[in-house]
Amino acid sequence: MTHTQHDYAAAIRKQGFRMTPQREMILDAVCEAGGHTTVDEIYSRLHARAPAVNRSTVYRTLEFLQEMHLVVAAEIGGQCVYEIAHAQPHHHLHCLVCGANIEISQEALVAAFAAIEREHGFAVATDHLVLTGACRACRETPA
Amino acid sequence: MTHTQHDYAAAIRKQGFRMTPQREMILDAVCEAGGHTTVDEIYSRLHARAPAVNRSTVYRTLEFLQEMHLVVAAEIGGQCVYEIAHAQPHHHLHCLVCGANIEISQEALVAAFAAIEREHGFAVATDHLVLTGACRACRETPA
DNA sequence: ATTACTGCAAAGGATTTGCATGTGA
DNA sequence: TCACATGCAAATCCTTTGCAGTAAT
Repeated sequence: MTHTQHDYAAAIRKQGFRMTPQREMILDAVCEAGGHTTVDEIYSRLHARAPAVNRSTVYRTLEFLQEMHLVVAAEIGGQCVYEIAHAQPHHHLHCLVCGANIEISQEALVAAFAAIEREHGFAVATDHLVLTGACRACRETPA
Repeated sequence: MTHTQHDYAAAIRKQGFRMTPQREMILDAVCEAGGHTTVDEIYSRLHARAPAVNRSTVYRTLEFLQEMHLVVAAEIGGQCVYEIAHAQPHHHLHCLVCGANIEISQEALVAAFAAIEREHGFAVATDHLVLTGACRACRETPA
């Protein structure tokens, strides 16, 4: 199954560029990963399916897909991670114990951002934050 | 003037390691920078004062100082930045327009973190967050 | 028929490592 | 003294780039 509901091909063509098998496979790979993926993970998936595809194509395509606003990037612990762009801004909770990745809505943080704006006059524009810590399961199961 | 109030030398020796001129100069360089510094900035400062010091020493020392809990690292826009470890956790507001770096206390975010814990059972342990956006000055002075 | 896109290989930059020498305790 | 640290140079890793060939529209 592919990502056809969103018709990424149309979105790309509308902006005057081309849909290619490589771009499709890379979009698939990012979709399949569910949450955050790294360049290496994407490349591995891709390479299993189409060994000829080059690493530089992965880099170039990820950059391209970001410009198309189909993919967004973030940083977790010095690592660059990618995911399919959502309509709404959202954030992530990353469990340091088990590695789980929980997605949360912007709402949990709007109040905090509003407080910062009130106190410091600073308009927070972060729309893809990663908070680290310990998830429920890991807290209830002490090592 | 150096950073003697904190007596970093003692802290290092207490853990069974040695204070050296290089480590002292690197600590000084991080102190002088005020807030966040990069490897390059540190190296430049250092090189001006002691041209013989090697880049790899800077890398090794920064890693060492992190293990000693004298320095902490964070990521801003893909760049690794360092600063002197504070007693209390705190966060930063990084202006994308002018590059200003505003330090804020943990308090502004504790409510948000508590809400996340309530809703998701997730204990946020992030103690050095960087929020990007636009600072007061830049918002009041439209380009 | 165009011209965007890809693969390849090489370049580039940042960081790490091995080893001999130097130095703090 | 002697293990810890440093300098140096080479190795390594990740990412980018130039170019010629390929393929999407």
